[in-house]
Amino acid sequence: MLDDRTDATADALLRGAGLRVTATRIAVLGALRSRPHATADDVFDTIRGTLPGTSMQSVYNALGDLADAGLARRIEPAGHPGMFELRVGDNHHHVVCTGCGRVDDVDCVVGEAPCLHVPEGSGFLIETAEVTFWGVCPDCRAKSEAEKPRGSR
Amino acid sequence: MLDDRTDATADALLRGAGLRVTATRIAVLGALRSRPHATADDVFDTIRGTLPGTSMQSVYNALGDLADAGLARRIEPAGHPGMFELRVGDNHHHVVCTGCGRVDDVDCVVGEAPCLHVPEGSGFLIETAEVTFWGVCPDCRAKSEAEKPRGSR
DNA sequence: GCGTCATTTTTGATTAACTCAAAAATACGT
DNA sequence: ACGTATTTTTGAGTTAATCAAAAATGACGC
Repeated sequence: MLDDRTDATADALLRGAGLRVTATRIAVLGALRSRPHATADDVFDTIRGTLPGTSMQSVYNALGDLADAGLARRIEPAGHPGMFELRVGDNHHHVVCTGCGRVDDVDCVVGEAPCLHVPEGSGFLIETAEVTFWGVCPDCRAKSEAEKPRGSR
Repeated sequence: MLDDRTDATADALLRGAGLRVTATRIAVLGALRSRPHATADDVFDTIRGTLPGTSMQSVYNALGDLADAGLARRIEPAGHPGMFELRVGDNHHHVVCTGCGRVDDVDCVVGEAPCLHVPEGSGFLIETAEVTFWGVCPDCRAKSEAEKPRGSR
């Protein structure tokens, strides 16, 4: 309602991927646009305001369809529920905060993975390499400093 | 029973880590030794023969305790239940078969991660970097070739 | 615009992989 | 051998997700 253009874009995206254009899918795309690493729950919370009758199951369906169609990617950091992002097709990785679970993107040279020498001799036919960094985000660092400000000047 | 030495080793390991020596923990260590990437379920299946009265919960407890004590490490490839390994303290990574879920180790130079330039400017305080390769294991390659031997000469 | 039909959404049940909690059993220092 | 804290057992509860059938909806031809 803010803007027709976003819906128009979503429409074209879906059509282009051979998916039917439905209110749920447009809303889910919108939710992912506003929060680039969202769980199914996050998405549901975001869209239920504008789409009161929707269900968790529909969100799972839509997210699964988007992922299957290549419009979204599912990531699953250990110990966290799956998250979805719209940034696909480039070779990027993630940092996950061990405190709050926040996920940020980490850029990587597109089409190149200089760091990852594929293991040879294992007999595996390697398809992808996935890198996850684990650390503490700025907010959680600030919080932990505030809690125990001894030792740190 | 095959050998006292393994039990003796387990005993020393546990004691050294400040853990009490119990039948469950010794059995779980043994199971992990025989299958280097085992789920809680795998471990349970392995030890129930020698420890008939044991429970899934005990296995979870023992695995959690071992992991907390640094004797085991928990890994969790996306879409798979958690797995445990005894190889700890070195910087190694994993290949996961997209067909059967089999996990193999991928060596990495100890103490060095030449490939992983930690993202800077993000404000995250990076603690670890985790690399997961996804591919098809030799067995699954053979199987898929046998199933559709057209196109492949 | 209207009907048709496959696709999608809804509704509701079910599962896998854990986690939580209280009672019974066990390990270990003394 | 005893006492106590830890561990195991037993059993219930949770989370994140999947499965399935019925109702609703989108896209196409006319």
